[in-house]
Amino acid sequence: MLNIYENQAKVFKAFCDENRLKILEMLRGGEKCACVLLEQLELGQSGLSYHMKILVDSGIVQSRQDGKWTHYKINTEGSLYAEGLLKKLTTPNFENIYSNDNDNICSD
Amino acid sequence: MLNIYENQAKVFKAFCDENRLKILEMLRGGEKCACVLLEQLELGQSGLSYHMKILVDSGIVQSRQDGKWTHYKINTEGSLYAEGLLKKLTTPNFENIYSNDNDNICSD
DNA sequence: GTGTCAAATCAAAATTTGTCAATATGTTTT
DNA sequence: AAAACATATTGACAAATTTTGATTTGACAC
Repeated sequence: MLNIYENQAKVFKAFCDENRLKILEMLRGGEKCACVLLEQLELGQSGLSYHMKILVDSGIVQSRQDGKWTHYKINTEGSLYAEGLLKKLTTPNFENIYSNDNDNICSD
Repeated sequence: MLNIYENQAKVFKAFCDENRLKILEMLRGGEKCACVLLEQLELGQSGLSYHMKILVDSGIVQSRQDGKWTHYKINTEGSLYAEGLLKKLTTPNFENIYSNDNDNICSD
């Protein structure tokens, strides 16, 4: 069980690694099977599997099993969630406990 | 000089660490000086400085020097840029070189 | 069943990131 | 100029992440 900050961080981990950004770029062109991703990246099979797990766990990517192949695509729902979360995390909230409207102004 | 993927990753690093998420949460309540952030976090002075540098470099936070104090606040422009970038990175683009409309379908 | 192939898991090594203590820099005060 | 204070930088270490190779699991074909 992860705390709230760890759960939020997990979403953005998808975008914090060069290989994962390359994978997302490829998936923007449509669903791809692991074999196709593998041949475009300078990564071994287990390395790709490692990154795909992080992408799926972040909610940004969705996987579909088809016999012995796994196909991946961008998860629209998860992406919208990430977008909303990013907006929330950067939007002023003068109701929160750290609001300057309460009494947290640096006294100097 | 960073490549395009490293530059994109840099933006989202702001959201990938528990302490940085806590700092952003505090800054949502308005501009804070480092001394105020420091007393709320379980971090030493140099640790806070380390994270503030990452936040500023990501474009999500803006700093303002006032004598010997440094004040930090959320950078609206940088936040909107991050939001747009996230949207771009997760939006289908059938014009790109990996588009299935060209010829990258897994042949199996 | 056995053999083959795709992908996941595991364990070890390599790399990166985060923390801490000490020191340096820059500003204000005296 | 010297002292005091806030923050930045540095280097050493610890912890987390990423890479790699070997092994395992699961699906299909024979």
